[in-house]
Amino acid sequence: MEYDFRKIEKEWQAQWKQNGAYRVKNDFSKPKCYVLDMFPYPSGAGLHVGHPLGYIASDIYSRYKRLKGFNVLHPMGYDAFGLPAEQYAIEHGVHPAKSTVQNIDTFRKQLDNIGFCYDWDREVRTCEPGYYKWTQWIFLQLFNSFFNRATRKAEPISELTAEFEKNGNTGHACPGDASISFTAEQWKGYTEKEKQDVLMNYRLAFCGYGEVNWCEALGTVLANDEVVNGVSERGGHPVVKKKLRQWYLRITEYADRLLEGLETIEFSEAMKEMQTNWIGKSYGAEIDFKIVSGESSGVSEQVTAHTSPLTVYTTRPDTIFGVDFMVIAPEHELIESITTPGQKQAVEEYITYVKSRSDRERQAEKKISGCFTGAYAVNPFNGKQIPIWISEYVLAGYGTGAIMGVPCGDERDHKFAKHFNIPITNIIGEQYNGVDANPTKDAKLENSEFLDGVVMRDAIGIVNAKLEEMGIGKKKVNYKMRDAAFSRQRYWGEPFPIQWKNGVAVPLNETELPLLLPEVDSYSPGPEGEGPLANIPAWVAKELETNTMPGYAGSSWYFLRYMDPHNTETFCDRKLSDYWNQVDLYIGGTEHAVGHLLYSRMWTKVLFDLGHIGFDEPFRKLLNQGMIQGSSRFVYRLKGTQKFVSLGLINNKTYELDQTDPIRVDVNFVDGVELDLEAFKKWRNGEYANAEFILEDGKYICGSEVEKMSKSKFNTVNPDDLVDKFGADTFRMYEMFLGPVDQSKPWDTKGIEGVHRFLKKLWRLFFDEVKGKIWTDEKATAEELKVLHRTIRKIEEDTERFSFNTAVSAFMICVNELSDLKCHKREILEPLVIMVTSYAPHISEELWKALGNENSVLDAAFPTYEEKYTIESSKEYPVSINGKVRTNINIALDATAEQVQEITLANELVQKWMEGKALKKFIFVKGKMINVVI
RNA sequence: GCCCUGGUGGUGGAACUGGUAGACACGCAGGACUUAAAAUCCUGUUCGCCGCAACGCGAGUGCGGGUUCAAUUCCCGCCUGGGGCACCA
Repeated sequence: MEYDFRKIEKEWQAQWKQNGAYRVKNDFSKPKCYVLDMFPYPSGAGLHVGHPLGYIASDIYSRYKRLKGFNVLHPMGYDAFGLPAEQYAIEHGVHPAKSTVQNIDTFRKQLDNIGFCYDWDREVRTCEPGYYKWTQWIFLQLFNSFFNRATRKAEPISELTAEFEKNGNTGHACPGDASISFTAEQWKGYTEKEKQDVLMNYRLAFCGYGEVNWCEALGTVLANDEVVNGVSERGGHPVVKKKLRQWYLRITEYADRLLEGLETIEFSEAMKEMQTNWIGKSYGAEIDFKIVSGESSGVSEQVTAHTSPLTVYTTRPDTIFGVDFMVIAPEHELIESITTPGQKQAVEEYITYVKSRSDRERQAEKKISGCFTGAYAVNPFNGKQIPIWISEYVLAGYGTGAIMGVPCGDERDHKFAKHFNIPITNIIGEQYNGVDANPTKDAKLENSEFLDGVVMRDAIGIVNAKLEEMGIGKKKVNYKMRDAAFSRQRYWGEPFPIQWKNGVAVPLNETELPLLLPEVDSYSPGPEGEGPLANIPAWVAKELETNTMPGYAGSSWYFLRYMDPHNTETFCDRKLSDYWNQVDLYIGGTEHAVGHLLYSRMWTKVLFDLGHIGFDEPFRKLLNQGMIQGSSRFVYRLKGTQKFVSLGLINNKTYELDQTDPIRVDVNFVDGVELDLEAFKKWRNGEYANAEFILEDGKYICGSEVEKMSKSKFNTVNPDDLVDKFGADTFRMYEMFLGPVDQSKPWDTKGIEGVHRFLKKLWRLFFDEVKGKIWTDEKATAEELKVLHRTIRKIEEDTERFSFNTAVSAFMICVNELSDLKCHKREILEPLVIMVTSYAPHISEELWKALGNENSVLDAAFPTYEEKYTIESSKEYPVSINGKVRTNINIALDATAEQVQEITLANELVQKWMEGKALKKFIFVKGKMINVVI
């Protein structure tokens, strides 16, 4: 009997589907385990081998937990709103809903091929009204809430208005605009519009104005990565900043909770660090500097004082005497009023230049640029006049959009000063070498008047106190994180359940949800950068919001919907969210480190605060999967010919690389690096049918390069092909065998044979080609039990710590050893099959049934490790002389240190190496090693 | 530029808390079975040197230093691949 994986896999998949083997019941009597994959965006390209890496890992873990007796929720769905479908619609006129459904069908077929244990009855699609009704509902929760800084949680906005009626806003500083302040009397006197404008500054979902990348020629807003060097990626049209009305989520109010929450969840240290840095909490001070505008004209200087001060944010107020210049963002509102006539033109030119630059370009730019405004700030402590510059490296959105430049203590300031020949004041004496800035906090201050001799670290508090005393500054906690832009001028997203009445945003009634996304004739942008919904007269007539929600809206709460996917009364029944609770294991890529993961954490906290769920962190444990990269293959065409040169002939300089055009070829007809000439000639409808080849050793060898796996690079490998050739079980195990699940690596199909051979070898423990079934009910030997129990321990350990690659190799070792022992005993094989189940379910179910079991192996009990079978009495100790291993000595494990030393020193080889020299030190680590130091 | 992360044989990787570097596979080489092939099995395979041989010597985990009886593992400096940087998902 041969291992006929095609037949086995097809039969069992049908069987499992038929009897609902993966249907999950809300069985509260069992311990639960929630294992979740980050759901995919169903792109038109379908699944490539990179996608299933995490899915296989989570599938193995889910099945493992099921064998361990848990009720496992393991669902899958689709993040189905998104830009690509809309772009496709613009180009091909196909409605995004239609292309999305088609793509989902493709994804589903591909996923089914691999034999996942998803409960498809719980599938969610974020673009379906039954789902986005609740996305809209949660938006209304956000809209109707504010963050109470006293209780540190979200509360209904109605409680805030009640409070305003009584005490004005004295107890609730306004997060949106700190200058807003009113008494109860004033509040009561406000018009409805005025009240709503105030409340907008408190709401967790609020409307404001923000800058976007505006492309006039395309009439649309572009993402940062659609903008290259100031022009649109498509078409190369100019892109400028434009202010548009936008929705935002007030995530900054949750900054501290998001930071604190990190301590309660198991994310990698790297991930926590990234989120911490993103939130970017810093302690510093805001300092007001008086401004004077001066036109230096020879001897006399005409100076005019300016009314509003320049407020800077700094984390280092201790360096106040080292300030040699100020830098303000090119968007800073003071620029217009402080720029001197002489500098006006230069400033305007500089601002025009900056407008064409993205934030990222501005920060990444190595070349220093800037422009003097002509104005000076006055150091409040010593009256020194400090020139005010504009530079692109200061961003308007961070702090106050203005910094004080301290060149001796900050590298970027230092380069700026050197570049513009601004004299540098040294306030740290020898600690500054004149060449590089020194950001130390431990130096003693010099040239700092009342701070001279004070250690910088201690000076911070002194300066802060002084600033507050003088009324020109205050301590300030600052966050790098900004409120999250929550609207897009696009079609394919959730409509906002908002109507605009006389400039006031009025939420729809809950009973009016879902507000359905209407049909449109054209997916092109609306007037003035508005979304396509602005093109629909009926929509506009109802005064409905024309923006739609961004991609991350639906994904911010989907893990809750899986618990109760068909509920039409509520987004998720509280009883069910109490049972299923947090996601126990969440698997996905690091690319979501600061986007999706922060937003969903915030939404969870809001829903918790408002009492809709009982936990405030969504993901108890996060496992990041590495990215599978493509390995592209190149052929080298001699310029202007149809002749292709093999790589070796370029490497040995028979031909030069720059004589050729390197062309990517489809990796699927390259075996390793050897090109299949016939397949290449037939490729792309015979585009290369007339190709001639200059071979080496009768072969054409391709060049290779590791890059992102993508259709356009012809380096994608489709899992379907591999499943067809080797089977799902082989494919699953091979993906795991490739390496640690959290590490990125290029895909290489070559090694898959090894895993396939392993499964065949496993099969042959049960069946012989000629004799058929060969397993027996004989009693297992001690040796065989040792092999089994070592494997149980290893598989359990490795699966628990997500080390799936070493688990696969442990299976290989086990099967190799059992084959060597010619062990065909049920007592050994049956537990082995149960263990293999989570990794290779199809073959396991088949072998399980062959052993005569009636029930499914999916619900078998994971074997229990028993130490008594694996205990060793002695160990082959490696013996080092001065750290170099020279020999091995077998010593009983219960030998004492003295005995070990005696045995070791008596050893002939050890004596030879010691050459009669005296023993300096004897190191013995029980169960590990021996080191003799001489 | 900033933040995070990786770098070990020809290849993917193993070494879990500082304790035998290269498990397990791929590939390659040689052999067995076979008329032949496929399949399967066996042997070898980090590099260099000496050698009939090895249970022989030396080097070796991106590079350069350091700590230690002992470093792939800890520390400092550098080189380099990947991810993210707020409208791709």
